[in-house]
Amino acid sequence: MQEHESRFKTFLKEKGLKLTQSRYSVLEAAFRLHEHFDAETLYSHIKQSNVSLATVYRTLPLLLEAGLIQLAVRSEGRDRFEHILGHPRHVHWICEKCKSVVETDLATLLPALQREAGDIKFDIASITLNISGLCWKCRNYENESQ
Amino acid sequence: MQEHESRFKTFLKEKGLKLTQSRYSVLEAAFRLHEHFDAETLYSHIKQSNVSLATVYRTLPLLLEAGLIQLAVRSEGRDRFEHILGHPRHVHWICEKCKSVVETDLATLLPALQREAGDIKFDIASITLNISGLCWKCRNYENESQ
DNA sequence: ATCCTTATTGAGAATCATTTGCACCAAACT
DNA sequence: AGTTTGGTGCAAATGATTCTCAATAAGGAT
Repeated sequence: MQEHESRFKTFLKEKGLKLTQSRYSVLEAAFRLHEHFDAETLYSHIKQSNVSLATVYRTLPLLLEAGLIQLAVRSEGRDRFEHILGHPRHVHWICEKCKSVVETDLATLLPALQREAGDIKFDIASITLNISGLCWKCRNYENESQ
Repeated sequence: MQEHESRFKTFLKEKGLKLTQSRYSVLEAAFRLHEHFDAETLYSHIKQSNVSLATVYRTLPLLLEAGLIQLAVRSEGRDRFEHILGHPRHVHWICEKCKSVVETDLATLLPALQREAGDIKFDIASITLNISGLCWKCRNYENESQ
């Protein structure tokens, strides 16, 4: 059994919740997708197995609480998630113009954050470091067009 | 004239937009409030001056684009903003249990981020570093109750 | 294996933050 | 002052997310 599966199973048992087919489908899809996904996208990948969109919405918070996924960005009115097992945590560089998202590693910043977490006695579940601005393409384009 | 006012004025002129009374009210309220605010809250602070909620919603993206405010967190289905002039950028420590938000300084992390921005030629407009987890109170409470 | 209790589900309706259309104003430039 | 062009309020529309509820399926106990 893969790590995400056993983790989810344990998490559900601890909470007295059941591991249903639908929840399993959502979990698998979340880990099959290797880009950011929103509820609708995830749904489109599993609707052939009769999972309803409502259930997708109901399962996402569970995966979140289990520390299996995290909110990557919110854009165009939708929440976009990403799974976070085996993935080094990363920084999202979000271009305000073309909406592109580039990722870089967060590793170099982690020690400082963990030190700070210790100071204020905070238990870190997930880290979201999003930086908005202009990517190099859009930046060049802006200069040209003046 | 305060910096946020002159900045907004310049921004609008560059875009061929007008500085109206309504926009001015929204701007002022955003800088008068010293906690996170959502559209509705900001609106409640200026509705005596006949600004409509729709205009608040229309002005917020302008302030965002002008680099005067940034999205602080999204919680309970609403976007919450904060102004970012004269304010050192900061980290938000969001407790998943009690929803409290504690802020700490981002200064120590900035150099590393700016170096990285240079590498990928990214023009930083705003930085959002949100960390979810459990604050010390809720963490203690969880341990006790087991 | 079958029963039984309780959580879960699909479907569609309901919510509610945010956006939009439109007819009437008001900046800002001449 | 006049004109152009954007801006505004209001109300209706949109669309992501949540909820209701009757029907179903886990999973522990027998």
